[in-house]
Amino acid sequence: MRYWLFKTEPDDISLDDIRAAGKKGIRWDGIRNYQARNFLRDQVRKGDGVLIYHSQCKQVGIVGTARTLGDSYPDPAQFDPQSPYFDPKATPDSPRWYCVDIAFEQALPTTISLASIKQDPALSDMVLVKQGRLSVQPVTDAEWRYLLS
DNA sequence: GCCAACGTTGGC
DNA sequence: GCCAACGTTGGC
Repeated sequence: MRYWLFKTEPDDISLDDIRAAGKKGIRWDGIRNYQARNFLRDQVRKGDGVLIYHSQCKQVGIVGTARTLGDSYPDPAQFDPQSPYFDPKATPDSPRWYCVDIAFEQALPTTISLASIKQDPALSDMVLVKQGRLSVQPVTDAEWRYLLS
């Protein structure tokens, strides 16, 4: 059981969209960054906890949590020529990109802003603080508990 | 098997 | 919309 932080642009998929999908959840796909892919492919498994983070918007920060519904699996969009996520170099025998299904768990009463996370000494080791531009990243047990308390 | 070039990301 | 950081790619 691991914990993660997933970034999303709310104009694309927001926490409300995840909530609206209900128990069957939504497919978290379209990840086309290798570092994020590696975490997704190698370590994201059923039942992991996910912090949902809104990026590229007015209020950047953590807005809620979700839960993975299964292990990660090859992203079908990479094989679909009609999809914007199509990758001609990917084959079913040798998939390049991965995705996972997640379901809404809770909305936080207030957004935990990136600015406040950066200011908090207890969170100074978060990947979010130490490395930007990573849309799937690990969160420690301690960070998870601290952020949700 | 080195390493420059590339594509993606995301705060500002 | 700039541009810095990252992992991968591919020519040599």
